[in-house]
Amino acid sequence: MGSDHDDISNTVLVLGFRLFIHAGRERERLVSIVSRRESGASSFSNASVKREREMGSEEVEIERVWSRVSDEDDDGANARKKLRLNKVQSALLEESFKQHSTLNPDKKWRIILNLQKQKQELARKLNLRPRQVEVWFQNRRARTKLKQTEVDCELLKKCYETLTDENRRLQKEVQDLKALKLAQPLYMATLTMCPSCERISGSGGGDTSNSPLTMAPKTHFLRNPFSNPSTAC
DNA sequence: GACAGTTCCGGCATTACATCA
DNA sequence: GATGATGTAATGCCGGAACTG
Repeated sequence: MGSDHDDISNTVLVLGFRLFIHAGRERERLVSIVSRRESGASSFSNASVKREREMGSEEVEIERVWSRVSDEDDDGANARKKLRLNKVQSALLEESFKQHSTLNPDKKWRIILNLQKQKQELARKLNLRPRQVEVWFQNRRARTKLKQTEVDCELLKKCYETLTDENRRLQKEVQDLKALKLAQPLYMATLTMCPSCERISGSGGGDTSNSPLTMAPKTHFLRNPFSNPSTAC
């Protein structure tokens, strides 16, 4: 009774309880640590313990988590206070985001350099908690993606309008053609159709001026698209 | 080498709060 | 001052990657 170990365990248990109420994600981590302490780490892999030691002691970790929780408790009740980043903080985060939209693009690099260095550094500069930096980056990526989606949407809309116009034009062309066919059945016999785009063109040789079937008013249909690269599809 | 367990992080949907018209 | 719209910080959950035994 009253040993250092017990005191620490009790403290950690209290922290664990508060965390259960407030700290969502961090809750899992602290509870894990508490469990580890209570079980003498026997239920955890040596690898985890080893990594923990490399990153820093459990006390340091708990201290870090606790600082977050206590920050959240500054105003007493369980209120979810929402801070507003000031201009300097936003600017620095934006600047950092421009360089890397993710805090640690390369996971191997991250592990080698002892985890979250970048995030910690930013947090320190901005006087924020690392978790806040992390959240800001997540939300920023979401905003970027949303904006890009809006741009893409606009693009598709314009594309749709263009295609609709083209479709309307082609429909009219077909109607004109049908009308022409009814008026001059023989004329159609000399028309050819592009196999890929199904546009109608004049008779094979390109020069239709000598053809007895040439119809001056409908020059659009008489032009042979296959002899003109700019109009061929 | 395959596999299970652990840890961490990013993506995403959602909530909650602050600000403004 | 009340209210709805908007912006965004924060939360919770899930899946994937990396690592270890």
